Amino acid sequence: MKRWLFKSEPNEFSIWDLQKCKNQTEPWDGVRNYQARNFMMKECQIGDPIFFYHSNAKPPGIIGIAEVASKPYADFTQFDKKDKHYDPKSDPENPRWFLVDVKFVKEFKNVLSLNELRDIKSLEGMVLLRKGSRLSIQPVSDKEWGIIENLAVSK
DNA sequence: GCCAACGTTGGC
DNA sequence: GCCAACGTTGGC
Repeated sequence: MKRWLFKSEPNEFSIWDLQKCKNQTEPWDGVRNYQARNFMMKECQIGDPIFFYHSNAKPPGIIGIAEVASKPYADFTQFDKKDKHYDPKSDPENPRWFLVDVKFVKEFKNVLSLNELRDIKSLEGMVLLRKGSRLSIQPVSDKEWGIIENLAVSK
């Protein structure tokens, strides 16, 4: 089992939106970055825990927990001409973009802001906190997960 | 709204 | 295969 952090802009799709979805589950569509895609396509397993991160939020930070809820399958938005993630170069016989479904688990009482996370010495080196890091799907180590979860509980 | 950092595209 | 131009992400 691996652990993850998924980023989303709350004005696009927030953890509260996920909570309101049918079965509190929704496809994580729209990822158009190969590294992020590869994580979903090749490494995500059903049941893997996910930190739900709100980017472009006030403040940006980890807001709760979700989990991987499906095997990878082709992202349907790549074939939808009206979708803003439409990709004319993707061949339906050999789709370029994949996704997994994500299920709501819980919301933290308080968001753990990016600033707070940066202040924690033991989280140095976390992908999220690396300079220039903008990967929207990233692995989280067991150690990092533990530190952050404890923080969320104690806050 | 700005802009730094990064990713992608496409001409050569 | 290089790299300039362009597009995107995401904090501030």
